[in-house]
Amino acid sequence: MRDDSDGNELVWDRPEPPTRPAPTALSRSRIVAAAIGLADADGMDAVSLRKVAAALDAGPMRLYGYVASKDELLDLMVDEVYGELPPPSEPSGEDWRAALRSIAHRLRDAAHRHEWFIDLLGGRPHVRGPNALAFLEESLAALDRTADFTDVADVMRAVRTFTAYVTGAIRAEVGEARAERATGLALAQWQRASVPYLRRMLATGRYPTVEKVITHDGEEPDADTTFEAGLGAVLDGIAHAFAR
Amino acid sequence: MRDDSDGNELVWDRPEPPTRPAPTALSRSRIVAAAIGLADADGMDAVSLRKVAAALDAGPMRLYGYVASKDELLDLMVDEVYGELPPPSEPSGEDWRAALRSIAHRLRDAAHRHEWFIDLLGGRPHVRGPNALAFLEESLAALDRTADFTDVADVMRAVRTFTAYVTGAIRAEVGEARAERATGLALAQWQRASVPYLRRMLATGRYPTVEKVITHDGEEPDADTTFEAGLGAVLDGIAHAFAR
DNA sequence: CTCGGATCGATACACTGTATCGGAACATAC
DNA sequence: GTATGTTCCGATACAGTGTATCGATCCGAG
Repeated sequence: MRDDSDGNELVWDRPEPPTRPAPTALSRSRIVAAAIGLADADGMDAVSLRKVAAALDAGPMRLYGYVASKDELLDLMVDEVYGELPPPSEPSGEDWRAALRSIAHRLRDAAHRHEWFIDLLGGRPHVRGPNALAFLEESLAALDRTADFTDVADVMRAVRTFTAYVTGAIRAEVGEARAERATGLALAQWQRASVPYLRRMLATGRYPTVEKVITHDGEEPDADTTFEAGLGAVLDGIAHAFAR
Repeated sequence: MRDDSDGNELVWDRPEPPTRPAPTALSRSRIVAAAIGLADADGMDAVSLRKVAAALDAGPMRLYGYVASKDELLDLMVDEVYGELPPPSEPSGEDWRAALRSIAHRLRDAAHRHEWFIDLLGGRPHVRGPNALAFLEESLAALDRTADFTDVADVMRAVRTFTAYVTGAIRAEVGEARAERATGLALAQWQRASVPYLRRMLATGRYPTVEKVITHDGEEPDADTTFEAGLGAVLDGIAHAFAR
């Protein structure tokens, strides 16, 4: 038995096996890339060890040489997406709001490119890979380097609040996008109360405010501006509550 | 073929089958209750149609008379939790912050009682059952009835922002709780950088701010006050951005 | 009492993640 | 070059999943 006395060993603790002259050269990153490809194309349900292996012309068990379990593969996928995020465009110095805005948008863009990403984020015990750590570092540093934030505890609180909003909002967006795609009905159509179930519910009179909001006219703001509006509000709140 | 021309039929569209003199009387709510019991006790992985059925002394296929698919069962579980939420303690009138705070805490309490709840929230196409609708109604009404909010579009924006934060924060909390339970390490121990993986990462020097935050001393605020602090900030932001 | 139609649930199927372990492929020793 | 020791690959197997199918069964109508 190998020394696995550290019960909390992480993926990133183990080296890849040496690239021996295998049938076809495999690697952790090729496996992760294949898995991401499948997830992007056909959703998370399409990511099974068998399918990932098949995409690499390998038997299912081949993968266990590089990855200890499916959960570990999922962790690696998440960290890979963090790694894809473009670096901050320019050191934004004292303007922490601009920095956080940039961070939020880069994460959101990635989450839209990989819709499964947001599902995996909070679900598993959430171990922080190197790229996720780098992402956290960027968020923390954006505040810590400014004169507005002098207490590290406040920096932490601010980043937690920020992250909670961003992930929550992205999740809601992605959920709505999926619902639209699944039902074929844009939210606008729900709004006109054309869905029989919803109409019947509203007819009970138990949801007057929902009805009012849903049937009010005025063009729907798109997802971008909705996200932006909420983000602005949250940054305002953070400024008031935690800064200076 | 029955009339299912409405391709978007929901669970709540179909009546329960009449309670015929079956071996043991089954019902949608008994099934949902059993599923929730399993999920609470042993996590979401323990919720399989076979196990739920077994808990009710029935064969797996019995359930399909009451529920069209497992996904539908999950939808019903979610709505059931919404239904468990205690009603607002008192009509809080003009004080929308108090109302939203109350809503947030009731949801958070429920999510802690049923840790699986938050996982299911954003995942599926997220169809709104009667109880979820009632919850949405309460949130919207809390703002709409005040003088601070005159534009329904602002009410909508405010509620979306609020919900995004609350769900995101709960998800983060639950994820941390799970991680603690899985690794046996409280966050405090991570903070002392006692985990070898983390220590090695920090030793690279690439995460100076993370290191600073993690190793600073000062007692950890508990989850309650962290949630509350973030919530306060977000409500502040909402007041500034969308109210009056 | 007989028959027709509805309904229930045992069986079956395709698929999942992963433990096991026979055998092949490699490195070493002579 | 051969024999031996060792490692590691991956085919097979297993227990579990969600659900389609359809024969057996039971109920009510005539």
